[in-house]
Amino acid sequence: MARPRTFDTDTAVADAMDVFWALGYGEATLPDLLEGMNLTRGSLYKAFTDKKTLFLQVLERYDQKEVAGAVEILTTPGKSGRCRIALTFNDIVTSVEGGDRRGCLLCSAAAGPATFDPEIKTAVARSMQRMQFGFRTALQDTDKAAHAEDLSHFLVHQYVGGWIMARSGAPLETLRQACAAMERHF
Amino acid sequence: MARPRTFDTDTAVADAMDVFWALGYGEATLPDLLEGMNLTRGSLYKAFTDKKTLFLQVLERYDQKEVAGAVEILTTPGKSGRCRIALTFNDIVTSVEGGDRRGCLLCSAAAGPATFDPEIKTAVARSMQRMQFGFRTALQDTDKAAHAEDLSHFLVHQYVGGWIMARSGAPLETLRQACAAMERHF
DNA sequence: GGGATTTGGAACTGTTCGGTTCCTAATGTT
DNA sequence: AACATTAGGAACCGAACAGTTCCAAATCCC
Repeated sequence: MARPRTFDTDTAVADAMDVFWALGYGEATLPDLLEGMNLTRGSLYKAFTDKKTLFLQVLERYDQKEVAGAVEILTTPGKSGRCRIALTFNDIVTSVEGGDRRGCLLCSAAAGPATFDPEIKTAVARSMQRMQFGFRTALQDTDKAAHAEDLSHFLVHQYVGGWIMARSGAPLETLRQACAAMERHF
Repeated sequence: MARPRTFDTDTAVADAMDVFWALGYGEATLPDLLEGMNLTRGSLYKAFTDKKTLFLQVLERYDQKEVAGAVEILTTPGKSGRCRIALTFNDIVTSVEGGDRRGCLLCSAAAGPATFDPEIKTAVARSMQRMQFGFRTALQDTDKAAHAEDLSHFLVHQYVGGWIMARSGAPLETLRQACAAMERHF
């Protein structure tokens, strides 16, 4: 005995993810979100409480879609561990080649709102740990298996740095060289 | 025949650097800056035009002080190239050990305002190139001299990722492991 | 000492922000 | 048909924001 929602919550969160991904958390204003989500103020606040709660749901979705996809590639046997790691880093180069300079929402959140908001910090840390798990699993299928733990943290740093540099406008060629060095030395 | 300035411009820029370093560019408000610099609105705008111009001067100072210091360590012979590189990455660990979670102003600027402001992007790119030059010079004193160019870009990514993770609150132990892996494999 | 300029401070502008509160129309459920 | 709830707006609030202007007091240089 109640009127149901006319918009799909999942679609709305997906739209919000696009806005946050393109603009960043702090730079995305409420009008930006309302336009991107095709919602009115009242509907957004009724459904998502506030901007930060919405962003936490966006981070959750990013974890389920993008992070989970990367982790699956890293953890699925068949290809060598080295190959799976190389594929993951190639995502940086290929996205920039395709004109996409948005970078990685998770990495941008780590550099931005995670620095001053505890809840966002926790959510970011959780996804980062999943990335680290993926790298560690892949490393166990290499000749460096003995150092999988240390090296996985090292690769997380490399991953974050690569996406930040991609978003900051670094030349495609330097991104390529960084990833090439990665593949050559592992 | 004019009243001279009572504050030192260089000191004021140094104070502004502290504020931007702690809070980030977007999060630092004008009242934050006025308090940290011990200036009034009128004085700040007369001397520095606006917030962004002030930040560009801060980036210039950061380049002359912090970046130049890191580059000097990387380029000064005496120690091995590997040792100089390790020293540079150890700065991340030691600063966090000392309770400093501010990270690197340059890396935070790359992840933040450089993504939407062309002038800041240019300034950040310039300092990043100096870091890359430092890494390349150090690499020429190693057994990897043949790949110094590729590897220098790779090390810049590693450096940026490390500082971003440090600022985002990553556990000290994971930072240590990442740097240990760096030293072990180069 | 007199003219020029900076200082510290206050006041103000116009905008944007997050957030709230209405109201009416729409629409499923019982 | 009656009811409960949401949708879709609009209007509004208080706060903070960057930026500007004005002024009297202070102060240095000539």
